[in-house]
Amino acid sequence: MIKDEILKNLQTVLKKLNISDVEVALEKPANSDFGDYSTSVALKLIKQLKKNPLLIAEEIKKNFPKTDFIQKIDVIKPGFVNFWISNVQSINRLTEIIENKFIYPEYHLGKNKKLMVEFAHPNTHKLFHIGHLRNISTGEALVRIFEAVGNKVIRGNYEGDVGIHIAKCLFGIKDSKTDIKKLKTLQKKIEFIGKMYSAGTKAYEDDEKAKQEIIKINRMIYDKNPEIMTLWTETRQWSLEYFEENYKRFYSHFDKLYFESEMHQRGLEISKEILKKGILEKSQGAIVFNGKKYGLDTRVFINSLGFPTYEGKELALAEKEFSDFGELDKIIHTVTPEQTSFFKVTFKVEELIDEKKYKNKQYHLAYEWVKLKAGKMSSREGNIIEANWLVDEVKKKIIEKSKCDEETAEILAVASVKYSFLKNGTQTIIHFDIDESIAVDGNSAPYLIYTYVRCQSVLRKAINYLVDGRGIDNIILNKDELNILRLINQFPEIVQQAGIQLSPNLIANYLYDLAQKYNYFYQKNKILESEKTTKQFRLMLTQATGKVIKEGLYLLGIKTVEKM
RNA sequence: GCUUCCAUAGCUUAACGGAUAAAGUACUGGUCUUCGGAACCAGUGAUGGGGGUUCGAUUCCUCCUGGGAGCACCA
Repeated sequence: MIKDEILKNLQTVLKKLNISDVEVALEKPANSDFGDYSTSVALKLIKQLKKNPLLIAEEIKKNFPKTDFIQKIDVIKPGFVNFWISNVQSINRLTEIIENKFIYPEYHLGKNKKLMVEFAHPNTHKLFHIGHLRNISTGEALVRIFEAVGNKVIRGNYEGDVGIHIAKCLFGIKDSKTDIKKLKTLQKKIEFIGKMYSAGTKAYEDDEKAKQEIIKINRMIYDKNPEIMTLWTETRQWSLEYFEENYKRFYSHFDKLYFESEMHQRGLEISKEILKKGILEKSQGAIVFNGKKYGLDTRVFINSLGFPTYEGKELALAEKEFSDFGELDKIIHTVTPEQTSFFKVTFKVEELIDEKKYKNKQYHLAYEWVKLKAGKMSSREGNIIEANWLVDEVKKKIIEKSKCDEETAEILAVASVKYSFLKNGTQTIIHFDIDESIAVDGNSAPYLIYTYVRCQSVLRKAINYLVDGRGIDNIILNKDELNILRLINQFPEIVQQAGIQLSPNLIANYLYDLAQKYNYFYQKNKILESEKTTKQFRLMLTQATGKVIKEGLYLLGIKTVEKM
């Protein structure tokens, strides 16, 4: 990496000037007039050296070793030192990318180079809504990014298949006396359990007798009572098939599905074991973790009826996740922020159980909600936006707008929706409005894909033209070309940053920037009708832009099309 | 009450402590007899308030105001 080279040289220079104890960082200046990389180290040294920062910067410049990858070094205003990468170096990188060599700097979370991203976690008997879609988009992107920077990544998914919400649904079914054998298509089945869940929820609130019955059903599910198991197993299976369809539609899959129903027994055992060890304690008939001594909340692990809570079951889950795939560096839990307290507590308890095994090995990535502008999404009020429904709506919008074929529209629709989530930071609450939120103009997936398609179209017309970087080292680049070249060179570092910061949106923003710069360049400069060497170089830029867009979108879990 | 997250242009969002705070959208006006107009250009418009740290603060600390979320037997 060129960046590392510059840093290394900078350190050497500082050592030579007898300066230590200062943080050296390289930045990518937002304004391209300030070079490819920039350092403010001279400014940071003002106090230590009691000198004019411009003089310090000049010293650094003077002592910086002559290398072939630096074209020039500038010292600017308060005391920035700006580095300009040589064209030869940049064009080499361009050639690599054209040959499909994406070389990313490595980033690991531990010596095993192996981690699990746990995401999706829908609950059976419920709809897969746009919140799940944001989750799956984020999780899948993180998986691909971590793979790119040199990790083995396991996709984990913890699905809730027990609990009161399911009892409500099953009560609804029993109460409706529907013959479920008559439901033939998966679509019908899913719609049916959705309705039954609403009915059960309503009954739970309005009818005390129904409420007691639901509580009984809930217990029967935990006890694996055969009387309810047939219905539970059947309807659960519907949900699982429905989820699989969703995963497939959104280009994801899982190495391992964990189920809450499987964690019940072991969760109980572990909780009881650690009660003896004094990690948990009895309180008002329940078994709890007293978080006060650690500045955490107190939370229940076994309730007063003797059932493990979500917390209790989490202990069993952690045990399984950390043993199923050998030693992991980290498990990243992609879960909404309301669970922050829950994770702080369970992480602490796990650490107390086995410090070596669990301490600092888990991270709660608190990605935010998708909220409706009109109000909160809640199944009780029946204003849940189903992921499939939304994508279908966007698909219609796309077909109406462009008259493209079904297959293309599907890819563009999925791309639009996923991208509209991913371009935001994970911590941003998305205020969703069906008419405005899924953009197909501006900063949107179709814009990026359009740019990709445009690149491909130009390349198709450039027949009989070998794209090769050799022999054009001395070309003088205009500003438009330089902007693109520079961005393309930055791509691997951006991907690494996205991993370090757990922020797929860095890649999204980068791609948008690249597409904008390319379109601007395209508008102002002729490609196919320019002079030979220029033409060759511009075709290289075009090809590399296309490849980077495609690769970047791949890392975001988004497909491209060749024509649209 | 305690904990935690958030506050940037009319709206939706960007910005590793750095240089002129960046886009989309909306609005106004323009470009092209096209290598794909789902394009490009120009204009209008923003860091909630007060202190502090720093050569430098949207970013870090503190207080205030206003929102979201969590705080024992739900998941």
